[in-house]
Amino acid sequence: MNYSITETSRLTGLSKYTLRYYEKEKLIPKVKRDSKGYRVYTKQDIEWLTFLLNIRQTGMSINKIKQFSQMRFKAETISIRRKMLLEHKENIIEQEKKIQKSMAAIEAKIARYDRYTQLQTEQKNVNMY
Amino acid sequence: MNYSITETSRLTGLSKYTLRYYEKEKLIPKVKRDSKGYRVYTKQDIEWLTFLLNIRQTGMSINKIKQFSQMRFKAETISIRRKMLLEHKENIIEQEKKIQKSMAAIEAKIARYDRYTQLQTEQKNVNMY
DNA sequence: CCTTGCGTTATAGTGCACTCTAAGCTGTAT
DNA sequence: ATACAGCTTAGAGTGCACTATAACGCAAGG
Repeated sequence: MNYSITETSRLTGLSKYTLRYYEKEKLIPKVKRDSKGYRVYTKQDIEWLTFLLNIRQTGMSINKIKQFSQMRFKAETISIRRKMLLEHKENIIEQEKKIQKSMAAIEAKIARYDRYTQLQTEQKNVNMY
Repeated sequence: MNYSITETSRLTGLSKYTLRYYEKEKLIPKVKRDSKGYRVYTKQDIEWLTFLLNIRQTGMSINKIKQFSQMRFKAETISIRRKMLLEHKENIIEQEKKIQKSMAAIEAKIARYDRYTQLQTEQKNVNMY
């Protein structure tokens, strides 16, 4: 149920540096400590980090995530948090469009390369006979 | 058929600064100049920039784009360029997966918010009667 | 006792992708 | 003549998100 920083790093894929950085930047609440002063991450911490990772990896800035995270335990902020997530969803949809465009452009270029290569090969074959 | 830096900026959405930067970094070949020494972008320049923008916006690094661009006029590099594009395509597919995960996580959270808000509203209604 | 391993902190450094500044040039308009 | 618009350059500066360093603490094992 509880995890050291090394375990948490392994579980989330975030480096230890990043875990400490996120805490300092208040993306996660102050993590509990053991008798040695070592960080002890709870299941809920892991879950929160996992959620943050999702929105981080799709481009929400540290600053926005910070704002979002700071509202976490205030029920009256739900509508703001909701709005932020909807806004991010819009960004994600934009990203998806860019991905589609990029995919098409890449495939067109590869097709061009292949046509060219095919031509060269045929040319060689002609020369052979 | 030919465009000033301002027009090119408007056409591509890249700032003038970025256009000069991309040229300095060799993402595009040296742009032609007019009698005043001003840049003159051709239709082909615009097309190349548009393609670069596609792969840039889906996260290919300036450095990779530079490598790719430098091979542009060497027929014998086609297979390398092809490989680079396929690799980028893989990255894009990974991004898409992250987007799907993030989308699901956001929707789940919004659903949670809505359930909570709904509960609060019902509570109020109970108190009213 | 001391080395090893695992953590702690504050603070500095890195890499990336721009973005801006300062000083200068050229041709047209007032 | 001079002001203005639009460009040029080299090089400095910015913001972001980490990433690393240095110096230290603690406790278990040889």
